[in-house]
Amino acid sequence: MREVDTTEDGNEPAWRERAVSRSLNTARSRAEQRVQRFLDAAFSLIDEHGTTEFTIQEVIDRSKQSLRGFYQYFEGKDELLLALFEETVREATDDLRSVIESAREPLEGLRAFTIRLHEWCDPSEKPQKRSTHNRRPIMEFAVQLTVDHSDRVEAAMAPISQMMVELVDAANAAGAINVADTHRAAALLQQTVMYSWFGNRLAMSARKRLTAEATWDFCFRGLGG
Amino acid sequence: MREVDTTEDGNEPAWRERAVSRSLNTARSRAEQRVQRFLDAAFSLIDEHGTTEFTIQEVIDRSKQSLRGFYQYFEGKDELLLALFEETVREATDDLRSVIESAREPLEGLRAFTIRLHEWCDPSEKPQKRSTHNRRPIMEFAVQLTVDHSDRVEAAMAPISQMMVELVDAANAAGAINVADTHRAAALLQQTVMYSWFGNRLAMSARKRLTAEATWDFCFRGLGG
DNA sequence: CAAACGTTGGAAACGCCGTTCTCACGCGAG
DNA sequence: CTCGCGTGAGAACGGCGTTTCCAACGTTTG
Repeated sequence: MREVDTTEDGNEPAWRERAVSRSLNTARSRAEQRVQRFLDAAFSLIDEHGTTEFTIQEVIDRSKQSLRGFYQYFEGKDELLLALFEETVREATDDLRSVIESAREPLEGLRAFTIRLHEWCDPSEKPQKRSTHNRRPIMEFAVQLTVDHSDRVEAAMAPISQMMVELVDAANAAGAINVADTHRAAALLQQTVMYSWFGNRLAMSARKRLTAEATWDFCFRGLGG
Repeated sequence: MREVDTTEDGNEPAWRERAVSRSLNTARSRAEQRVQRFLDAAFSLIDEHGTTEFTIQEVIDRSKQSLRGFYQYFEGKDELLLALFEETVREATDDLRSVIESAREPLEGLRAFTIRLHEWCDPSEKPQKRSTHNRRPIMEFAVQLTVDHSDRVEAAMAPISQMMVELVDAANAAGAINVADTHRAAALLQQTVMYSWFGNRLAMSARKRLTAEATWDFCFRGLGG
C-alpha cells in the first residue's frame, strides 16, 4: 500500500479519486445504516420502557448487531445518548421552523414559537402526532447531559437558540416588545420556557402547574411587551 | 421478654416509660452522631473532588465506619444523596430567611430573596463565606434527584416555596406587583430564578450569561411590576 | 488454487461499584 | 458460663459498561 499512497502528490487521476470516493460513499452509507439501526433500537427501547435506562446489551440484541460493532461506531454509551438527543432536537427544529413560517407578524411568531417549544419539552400536555418518539425520557436525560457535556448540548441546541434570537430581534424591531440586549433576552426566554416543564415535575398540586400560555404571558410582560 | 411486654396494658409505671425513652434517647443521639459522620465524610469528599461521584467505599473509609453500618442507616446511596441535598437546602433556608427579615418593604424583600436564591444556586458567581460547603455538585445532582424522586425534592424545597409565596402575596397586596394567582406566580418566579444558573451552563459566551439582577428585572416586569 | 489480510460476529473476561451475606468478636443479661 | 444481639471487617454477588480474544468469512494477491 505504501507505493500507492506515495505517488506524486497533486495529480491524482480523476477516476481514482472518483473510485475512492465511491468506495467511501458505499462504506459511509453502510455505516450510516448500521448507526441508524442502533438509534432505532434505542428509541424503541426508550418508548417501551419510558426511560433511558436501557443497557447496551438490549440495544445490541434488538438491533441484531454485535457489541463489537457498537463500539466501532460509538465511543461509549454517552455518545449514543448524545446522538439520540441530537436526533430529537433535529426533529424539534424542523417542527419549530414550520411553526414560525406560518406566522404573519413578528410577535405572533415569537408567541407561537415559545408555546410550541414548551409543548415540545413536555409532550404529556398535548397528545402529539404518533410519528415521533416519546421525548419525555430523552428530555429528562438531557439535563444530565447538560451537566456532563454542556458544550455538546449547546451545539445541538444552537439552531433553536438561533431562531429564538431572530424572533426576539424581529419582535423588538417591530416594537412589539422592548428589550435592550436581544441575545440576553432570547436566552432568558428560552430558559424560562424550557425549564418550565421541568419545574412542573415538582408541582404535585395541579394549581401550581404551569401551562404554556401562562408561561408565555409571564415572559411577554417580562420582555416589556 | 414476653412477660414484660404483656403486662396489663395502659398502666405502665411512669418510671418505665421514662427509662425506655431515656434509652431511646441515647440510642437516638448515638444514631444521629453516626449518621452525621457519614454526612460529613460525604460532604468533604464532594468538596475535594468537586463532584457527587464518590463511592460508598470512600465514605465508609473516611467516616471510619463499616459498610454494614451504612446500610443500617441508609436504604441506599440515593438516600444519602437526598440527605445531603436536604441538609444543603436547610442551610439555604436559614440564609434566605435572614435575608427577608432585614427587608423593609415587601418588594425589597422579594427582590433580595430572588437575587440571593440565584446566587445560592450558583456559588461561583460570588465568593461565599467558607463555612458552608461547595454547593455546586449537589445542585447539579439535584436535577437528577428531581427526575427520580420529585416528591422528596418538592418536600425538601417546601420551606423555600412557602417563603416565596408569602413574599409574592405581600408584594401583590402592597401593589408593588400585579398578579392574578400568587401561587402560580411564585412557582414561575422560583423556576425562572433557580434554573437560570443551570441554563448558564449552556452559555459559553459570556454575553449570554444571566446575572441575578438581569433575571430579577425580567421577572419583575413579568409579574406586572 | 492457495495464502494472507481486513472485517465482522460471538462471547468470554475485566473492572467498577452498589448491595447483600457470612462470620467472628465483644458485651451485657440470665 | 453461655446465650443472644449488635457491630465491624470483608468476602461474595450481580449488573453493566467496556475491552479483548478468537473463529468465520469474504476479498485481494501471488
